[in-house]
Amino acid sequence: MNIGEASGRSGLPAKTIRYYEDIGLIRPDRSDNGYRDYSSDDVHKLRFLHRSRSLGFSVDECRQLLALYEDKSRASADVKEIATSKLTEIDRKIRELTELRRTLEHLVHACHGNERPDCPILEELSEG
Amino acid sequence: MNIGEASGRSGLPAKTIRYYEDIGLIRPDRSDNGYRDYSSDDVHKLRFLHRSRSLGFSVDECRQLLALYEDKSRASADVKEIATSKLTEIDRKIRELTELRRTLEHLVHACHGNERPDCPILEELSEG
DNA sequence: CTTGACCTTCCAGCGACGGGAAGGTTCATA
DNA sequence: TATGAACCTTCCCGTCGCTGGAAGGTCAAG
Repeated sequence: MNIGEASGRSGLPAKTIRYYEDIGLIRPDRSDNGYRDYSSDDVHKLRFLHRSRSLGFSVDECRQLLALYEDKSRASADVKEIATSKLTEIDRKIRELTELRRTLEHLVHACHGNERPDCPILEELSEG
Repeated sequence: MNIGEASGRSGLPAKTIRYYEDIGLIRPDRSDNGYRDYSSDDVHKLRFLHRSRSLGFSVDECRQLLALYEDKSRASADVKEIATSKLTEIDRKIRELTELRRTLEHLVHACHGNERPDCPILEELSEG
């Protein structure tokens, strides 16, 4: 099938699919007219990539996951390790954002938000 | 003072300070030798930028905040609006990450993480 | 007089695409 | 059969917020 259909079936934009080919993630056949020709297995991998990306894995992590996926003799521990370290990373991000949120909410709360120029937010940014 | 000292006092790398000048955020004087020459007011603004950035504001939002900071007749409501919309955005990010975290944790929990090849994580990525 | 720590400009790259130009292919319709 | 739309191709540039490095100028100390 052409890239448009592969895009429709995988949920990935055609641009992204071409990009994934550029960086060596997936290599479809070519038809005689030069068009990319995707098999249903290719689409399967594209969906795998789509899902992995949306779960927060970097493209490089997706590359590892895909390699493990294709390696029928892999140990599940190898996959779990990647996922676990991703989980730790997500936890860290959530903590950082929560801390940031607290500070910002404190500032927003302190600011009158009226027509007068005095503003605790700017004061804090200026002095903090 | 030279850029090195401004860097030390503001906490921003010299590279970043030059970049901020490139994009028109802050324009220091120049000494006769062509070196940038920062006033203590400049350093104040650099610290303002540093703090705003670390609070999650984009460079463009920082530009707005800095303009408001320098406009002595601004209304605090204008600042509050920027901060509030940032807060909303942060909330959204936290929600997304939390959702993602839940899914990922579920997967990690389901995976044995042993030497055998069967792996619920890959299965889910493949089918989800 | 040299060394080393500064400073300058410019150019390139990161991640993960997206936009758009310029052109080839295919298919349906007038 | 012509033509126009809807595909497809490659290529290059732009995004955001820096960061690294090369090539070279300046300055203070020994």
